[in-house]
Amino acid sequence: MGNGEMDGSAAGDSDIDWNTEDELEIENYPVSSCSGEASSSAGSSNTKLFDHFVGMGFSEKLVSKAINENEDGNSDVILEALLTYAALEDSPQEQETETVVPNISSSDYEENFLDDFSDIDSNSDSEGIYEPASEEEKKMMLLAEMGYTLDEASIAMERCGASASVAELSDFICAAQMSKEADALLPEEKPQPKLSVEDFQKSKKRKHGGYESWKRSLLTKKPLDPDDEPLRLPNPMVGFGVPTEPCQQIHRNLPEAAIGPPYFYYENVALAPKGVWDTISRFLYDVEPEFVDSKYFCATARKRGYVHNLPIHNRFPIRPLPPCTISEALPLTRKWWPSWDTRTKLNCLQTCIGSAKLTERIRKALEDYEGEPALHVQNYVLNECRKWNLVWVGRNKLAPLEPDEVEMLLGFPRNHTRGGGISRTDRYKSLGNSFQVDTVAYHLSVLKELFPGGINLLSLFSGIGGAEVALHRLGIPLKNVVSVEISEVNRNIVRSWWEQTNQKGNLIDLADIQELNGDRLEQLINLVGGFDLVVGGSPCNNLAGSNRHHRDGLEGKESSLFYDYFRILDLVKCIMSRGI
DNA sequence: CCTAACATGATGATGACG
DNA sequence: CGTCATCATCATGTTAGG
Repeated sequence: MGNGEMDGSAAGDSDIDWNTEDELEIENYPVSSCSGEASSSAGSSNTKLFDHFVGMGFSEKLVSKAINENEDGNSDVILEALLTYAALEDSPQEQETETVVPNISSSDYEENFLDDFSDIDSNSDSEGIYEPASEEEKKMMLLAEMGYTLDEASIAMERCGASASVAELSDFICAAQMSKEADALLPEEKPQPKLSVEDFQKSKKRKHGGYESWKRSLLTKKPLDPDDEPLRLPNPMVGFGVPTEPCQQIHRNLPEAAIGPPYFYYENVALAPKGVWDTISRFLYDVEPEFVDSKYFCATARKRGYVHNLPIHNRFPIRPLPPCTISEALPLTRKWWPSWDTRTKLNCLQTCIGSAKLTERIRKALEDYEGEPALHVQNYVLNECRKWNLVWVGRNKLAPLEPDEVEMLLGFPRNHTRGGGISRTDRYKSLGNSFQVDTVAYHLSVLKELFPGGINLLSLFSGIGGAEVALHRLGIPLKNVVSVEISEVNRNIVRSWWEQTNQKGNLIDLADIQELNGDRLEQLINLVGGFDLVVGGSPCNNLAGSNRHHRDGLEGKESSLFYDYFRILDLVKCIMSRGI
């Protein structure tokens, strides 16, 4: 029950009523259900799973194969395997039971997701590859795609009835999470953790009307509602304000459904294909994205969109302020910088760098001239310079940035990504995929006075820890950090930074975001006492303009992981809205 | 010799803006 | 309609290590 005016005029200490900083020490906190239900009854759980998948229409053969080969996997992993098998066995041979597989790939997520609930007839199946499954199966698949476990989904189906909408089902699961949470904390009051429609009704009353109506609108609105103005990028791209240009707007009204806890902060490339940011915004509680170019914070451009529910008044940058021009950031280039190269800022730092061959070609082209080169040569050189972020390192000599220069430009400590078995290529890649620390820190700075005792952070797609570094440099203590990052190289970088900066808190790192289901999240929330901030920048490679091959939009293979950010954020919201 | 890891070079399209 | 920017992928060559 937030008070709806989180951006009120006062400085904030008494202004928020949902700060969870009342210190819950880990030592004192009951670590419930750690070794209990999850691992104890593996046998019965397997039979249950078996029946469950067979009930969904998969053949017994496939199901047992999938379960055996994924013994330690959860139901989502097994479902994934089943879908793979079914796809491979598409050739009709040994399917005794007619296995109707609703082949909802993640790339079809949104269409199906929305088609299913829009009032218009689903004239879908333009491809006509798969037969439409039964309504029940279809809902089941959608819930699975939304990230709920099949256990959760089937219980919800049982209790709510087959005619329940997916919106209702999803809310029921949320209610179940909350109810479970209550049981864990108050075992004497509710000895039977039975899920009932009653729980659902109760939770509904507890919840904000704003959340309910938002969820409804999410489920019924079409992807590109012609009534809505498509999002426009601001020019200049300064978001809700940057340190140099004094803040125009000091107040904004967040949709009620967006108000925390927890605070959340989501990031991705600003120049995504059409409609992507509309979708992202719609899923993240209709919060208007803040588009910011990091060129207002440092010597390199970085056009990014940020969706967050943070206050936007009293922001401050980290000190010392970083160099803001190329010549300040890279003084040694000053001597060789020709007057006709008028760049003062670098373009976006990417994951690849210019080749040696290219700089050689440029050198030869320039050597034909004594003084200023011809205009067409200048244009050619400048073009390549802008494309590859080349800098002048000698007479007629251009060079790509060194990894440690990229580190510095992005606001990371020197050698942050260096050593420990990390290749040069990996460094460029990890850095290119990272936050610009000063920019993110400016947005997160408002947390300092809200959480003087430090924060618990859930960091999804952490990369090399841009958010962690930002918070640390702001002087915000990190109490517990749960970090999810697929790349081992990156996890090592964050771990080693954590140790080298003598962090007092705990760093828990996970590799696979799929592992973070409702149960695991509940465990973690119990363990740390709730998350104050959920940050994440989900993969952009299917959105980025540089991608020649697979710029598939938000439904692309990697970029669709955005939906996992939403799933987890929504789960955290649900679990924590029950109160701690 | 083989393999795996690494480095290099070639490869447009989309969308905003003026 | 031109100018500009853009958290990249793929095939192939090269090197290090067994």
